[in-house]
Amino acid sequence: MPELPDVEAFKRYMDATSLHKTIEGVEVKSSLILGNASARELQARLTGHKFQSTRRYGKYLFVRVDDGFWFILHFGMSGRLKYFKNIDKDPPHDRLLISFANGFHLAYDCQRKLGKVGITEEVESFIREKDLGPDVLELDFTTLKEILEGRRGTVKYTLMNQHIIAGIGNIYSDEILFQAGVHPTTKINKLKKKMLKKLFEEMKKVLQTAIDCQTDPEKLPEYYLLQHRSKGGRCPRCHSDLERIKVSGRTAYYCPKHQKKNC
DNA sequence: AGTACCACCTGACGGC
DNA sequence: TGCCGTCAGGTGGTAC
Repeated sequence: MPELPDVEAFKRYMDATSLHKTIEGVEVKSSLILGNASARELQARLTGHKFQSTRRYGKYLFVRVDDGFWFILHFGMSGRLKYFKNIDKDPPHDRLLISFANGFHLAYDCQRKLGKVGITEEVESFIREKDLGPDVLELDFTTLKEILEGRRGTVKYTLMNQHIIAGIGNIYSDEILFQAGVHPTTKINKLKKKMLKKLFEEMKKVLQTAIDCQTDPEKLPEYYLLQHRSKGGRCPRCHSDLERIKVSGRTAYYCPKHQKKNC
């Protein structure tokens, strides 16, 4: 599930549950989710310390540890967090279990094990190493035009490429393109200036709306594509059958009536 | 340099 | 019921 709005929700969840509590135990249940730190290293550096604050950048969540470094969480396709007391409530795909001195636990649950946890001394250096583009919510239009200079891939590929812009994935790229009225395979360098501006505005608007709705599809506006984004789905505006195609290896849904190539 | 494709994992679902 | 292919909200490596 995790794209920017989901990770933002995880950030708020951590803020509300897991800060300022002494970490008593760290149990790595699957080594596949280890990024740049070993299980031993995570245990050694976290145990006895407290989480202080959090920061989100793109789809990454950084948690400040009182010892002066950052614990990194990335959620892959299926990652999520759960804070609970009774160990019987441990979620089914718990891959990393952090236990606090207050008797509560925080589980990093990741069914497909495509997510990664790690450590970094500085958030900025991690972002540089990963070569992440600017976070969508911090992006301004001038910068967007600069970073798109020389690009000629499809607009959907461009939105989803974390090296270009950080935070947008498959689902929200479809939503942004639907709201902007752009066909997913439109080449980014063929977009008219006015439409690029519209696309820029929708990036922010769609993600902010999803954050405000706590990513609950039920709470999203009724004219959003997201709730209809499945086989047999219809356009929420004109009830046309949605089209389903592959764009750079991912499934794209769009309304053939509202989303045109030459705009 | 920029883009496309496959592999990495697990589990759910539909068809035979 | 069992088996098989397909698909899933991500990313890294590699091939063009």
